[in-house]
Amino acid sequence: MILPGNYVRDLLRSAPGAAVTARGWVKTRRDGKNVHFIQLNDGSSPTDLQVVLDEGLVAAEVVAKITTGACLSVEGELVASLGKGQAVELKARTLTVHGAANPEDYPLQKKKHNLETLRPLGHLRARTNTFGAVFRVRNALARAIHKFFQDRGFLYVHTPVISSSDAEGAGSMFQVTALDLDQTARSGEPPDFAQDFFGRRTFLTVSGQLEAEILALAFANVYTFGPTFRAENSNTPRHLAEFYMIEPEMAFCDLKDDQDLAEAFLKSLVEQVLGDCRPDLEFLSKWYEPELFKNLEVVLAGGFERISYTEAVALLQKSGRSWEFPTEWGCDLQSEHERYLTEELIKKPVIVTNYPREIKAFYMRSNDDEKTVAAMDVLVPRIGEIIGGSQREERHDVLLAKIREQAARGMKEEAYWWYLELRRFGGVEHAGFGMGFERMMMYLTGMKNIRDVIPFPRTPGNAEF
RNA sequence: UCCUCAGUAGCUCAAUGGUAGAGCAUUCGGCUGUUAACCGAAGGGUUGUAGGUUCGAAUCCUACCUGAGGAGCCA
Repeated sequence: MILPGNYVRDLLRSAPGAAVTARGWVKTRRDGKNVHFIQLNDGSSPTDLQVVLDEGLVAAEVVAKITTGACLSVEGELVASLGKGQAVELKARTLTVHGAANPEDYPLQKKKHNLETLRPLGHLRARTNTFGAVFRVRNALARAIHKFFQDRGFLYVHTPVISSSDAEGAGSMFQVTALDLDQTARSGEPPDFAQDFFGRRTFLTVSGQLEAEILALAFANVYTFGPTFRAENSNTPRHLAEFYMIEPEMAFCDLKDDQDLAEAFLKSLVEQVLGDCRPDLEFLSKWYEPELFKNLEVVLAGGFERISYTEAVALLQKSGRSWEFPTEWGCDLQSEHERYLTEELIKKPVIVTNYPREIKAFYMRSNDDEKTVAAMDVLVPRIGEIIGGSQREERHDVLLAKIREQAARGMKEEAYWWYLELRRFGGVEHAGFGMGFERMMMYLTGMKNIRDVIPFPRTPGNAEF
């Protein structure tokens, strides 16, 4: 294996004179009269290591196998480069081809491919410069998230992937079953979920929030960071059927604290990734989003704009624009509205709060006006909603009344017995939010399609890799 | 799921009813401490699939498949 200090990233920063072994995959080879140049990369760096191989050092049949995509080990000496473009290069002493990649068949060429062309090549696209940069940012973002919360004393908690709560209509769910569906179909009878593995109907989780509340009422500040599933037939550049979500949940926390945390969170993530991945971001900015750094600096620059839903609607009404969808108090904000607010009118992240209770989930805390709930959405340019959160209803009687209101829509009071009991035993005001990890990735990398910020995207009709 | 657009060589694209082409990639040859290397040549196609219109279809029509963008749902 490659040991610390021996990644291509490390070798590129090493002083000439060291005897080293580099391992990786060939980006391209150029031939001189007496010498071959090999661009080698192990995924650790946006810059390749240039390997210099003297003519005759290895047999011609071996040189012929050093083609784009081939896997090599090269042992030799780091030397100051004679050419431009790199400080050091590796002068090969021995070279081993582990796996050739027949250039007649290998689908990747050394020049630029479309992202759409690469999508069906899920097994190879990670070797490209673009996906190298994107997935290094992904790693740095995950680390930044943990660091932010760990530094604040939050407990990292794990909520179940298999869930029995058919959570408040947060989208269609994937059903999980161990029943023999062929047999069920043949029998002509409806499936008996009492006979299923868990003795009840179960689904893949659409949110760990309700369980996170349990843990927040024991550890005060907690966060989840795990996979989440939506079976919606969504075909957009912003939706996945399987994605990662971060859900902090805080006791002794109201909507104001919730907003403060969300803002500090986004700023910290941008700051950390800018610090950790600048060369990767420069690559992505150059090829995909010239405004990338400008967009990121807007997050750091000043406070986020904070407006109420009521103010937002008023702003939309006096914008002088004709909207495809109505902008009346009580209607949900549409994509076009959110985009106008954050991209055109305010031109920076916006937190919209206190939405009408009818358009928000049952667990959000009712405000004193009885018309709105203590909800917040954080909108950022280009992405739209990146965070959604709320202060939770901690008053047992109010929550129970809301659940009963929704009984007509199929909400079962019994299923929420434990959620209600949390309000009877040591309840306290608490709040939290959810951030889509891949949405944040899109913002940080400038990628326009969410399928290009996750190694193996799950979308309707796509689960190949 | 709805609306719009697209599908031609491995890749990026041209050809608008009349002989399917270019650049890159690939192969071969040449040149060169090269770095999106360069120069020359060659191979490479059932134009997404199935029908239809026409003397003749990549091109027009219908259905389907696949992809992209927009909408809804949301993170």
